[in-house]
Amino acid sequence: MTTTPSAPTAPGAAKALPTKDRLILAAATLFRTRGYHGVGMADILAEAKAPKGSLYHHFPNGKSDLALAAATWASDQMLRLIAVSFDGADSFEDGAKTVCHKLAKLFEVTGWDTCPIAATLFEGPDNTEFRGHAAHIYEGWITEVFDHAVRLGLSEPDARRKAEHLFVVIEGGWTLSRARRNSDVLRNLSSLV
Amino acid sequence: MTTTPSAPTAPGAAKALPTKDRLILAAATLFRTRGYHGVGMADILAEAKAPKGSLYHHFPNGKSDLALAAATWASDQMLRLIAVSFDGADSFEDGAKTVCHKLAKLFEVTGWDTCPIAATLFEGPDNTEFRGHAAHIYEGWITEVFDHAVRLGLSEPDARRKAEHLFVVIEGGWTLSRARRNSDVLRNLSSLV
DNA sequence: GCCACGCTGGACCAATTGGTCTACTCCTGT
DNA sequence: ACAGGAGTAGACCAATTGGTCCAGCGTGGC
Repeated sequence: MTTTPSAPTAPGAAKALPTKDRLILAAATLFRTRGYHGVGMADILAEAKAPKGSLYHHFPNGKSDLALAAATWASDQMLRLIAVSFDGADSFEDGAKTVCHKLAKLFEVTGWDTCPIAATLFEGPDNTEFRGHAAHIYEGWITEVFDHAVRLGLSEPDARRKAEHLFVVIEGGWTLSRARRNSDVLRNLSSLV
Repeated sequence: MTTTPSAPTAPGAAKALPTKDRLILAAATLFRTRGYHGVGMADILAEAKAPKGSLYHHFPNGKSDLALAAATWASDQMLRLIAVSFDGADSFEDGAKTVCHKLAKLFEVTGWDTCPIAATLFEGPDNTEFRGHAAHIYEGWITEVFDHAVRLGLSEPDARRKAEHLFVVIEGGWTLSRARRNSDVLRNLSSLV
């Protein structure tokens, strides 16, 4: 429910960014690693180096607004990753493999703990808005893959099936990689799509 | 950790159970649906109809002890589900399919929201103990499947690969089923193992 | 009978939670 | 020059958090 900061540097939230973006970035980072309820407003404020007044100015509904925005931001990042991976691919398998490799690398670099959406929205207050937003985001990812699959020559039913399958193994791979603290599972996912 | 209550009736926590078991059951149920930080001691106490004194008597380390016990209990339930499914199977695919179907049904009946382990341990305080316990439990599931796979005639490398794959799609299927609030994904998982 | 001990009951506590509110600063348009 | 709104700053608040503590309860052995 906010504009998307255009993929800024990285965690750490350099001061250059406008306050609102720093808040989103900090929230996305913290929610991703500790879950919605695991993060306090104080943590976010500290990480973003912003005062409380600013937060409630930009996000009148407070924590929940921020979570929605953070999830959207994380989703956009994922969509971009998918697009980039499939744009340079000459087969579905090729694209899927690139996605997995990129995710594995990201997992190592940032210490991505789980799917940011699951951590941010599923664990939050289980109102319809959160759940709906999560579902919407997930379908967005699947659709993005689906479109590329069709473009690469797959039949629609095939594309749908494979896109969904890719999503499922990525989500599962995230979990196992996290438990093992090892990106191998994520990286080798491509072999079973 | 603690002893395992022998798979009691169901959520709802009937008063028949001894206090300690009621606490574990309540904790397992609540953590599973709302995540570690999403549940307060007060919620657990209310659900288990137990006073605070009892909780800290049985679980001196409080919430974290309880979470570990709840995770163990949930894991045992899962192990039993795997065992039952594969015991009556005459091929790996058959057993895997049964596991998926049983999980789908469980998902509908209890409103299982995610993997109970992920909800309970990953979202908790990210100390080594929690993470280690989660990893241990997951490997236990995979090993259980692996053993059945070997018994059913698969080569060890094959068995290992397939067991891990089953785990991955189940975890991913849980996530997507939850987002869609629809058990279809979980149920049809078997087709892609 | 009665003691000891596992367990229950709940009052109590400091710390933290998410959120409100108001005073202020700074920039922009006129 | 100055009005006005966007954004910043942080004091403040009620409610909740996880946790402590101890007085009782009931039931087992002796």
